[in-house]
Amino acid sequence: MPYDPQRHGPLRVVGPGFHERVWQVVRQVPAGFVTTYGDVGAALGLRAAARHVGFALAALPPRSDVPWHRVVNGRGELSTGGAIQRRRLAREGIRTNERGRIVDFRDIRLPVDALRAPK
DNA sequence: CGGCTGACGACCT
DNA sequence: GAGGTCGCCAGCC
Repeated sequence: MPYDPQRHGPLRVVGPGFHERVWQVVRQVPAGFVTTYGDVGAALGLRAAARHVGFALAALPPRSDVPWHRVVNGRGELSTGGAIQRRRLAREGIRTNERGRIVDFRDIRLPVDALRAPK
């Protein structure tokens, strides 16, 4: 199906291969830990493009092996992922409170140094 | 060209 | 900690 902004929303790309590089970084996040859009962007040398990281994950095909649910915003809150993201995190022992905030976020946040840019 | 938008973030009250 | 503001950047109209 051809790209249709009406159905798929605006297309977000920060250079060729941006989506793939984002996915490659997110694949490095182990179960039981979470990272942030900003940290993923930083790992790619694009700290100012944190928002685009979100769009790259939104563009993931269904049933991909990329653990997109382990990416949250800098305050430890789930975004649009909602119920699905919450369930997948719970399956890994990560709890969220009634306001969509990850419990003990500071403790399970993966150090940004642990993420390396894909070659 | 100009305004608007957004799976974000740094600051300031 | 909870809001509000502003900066960010590419894509769309």
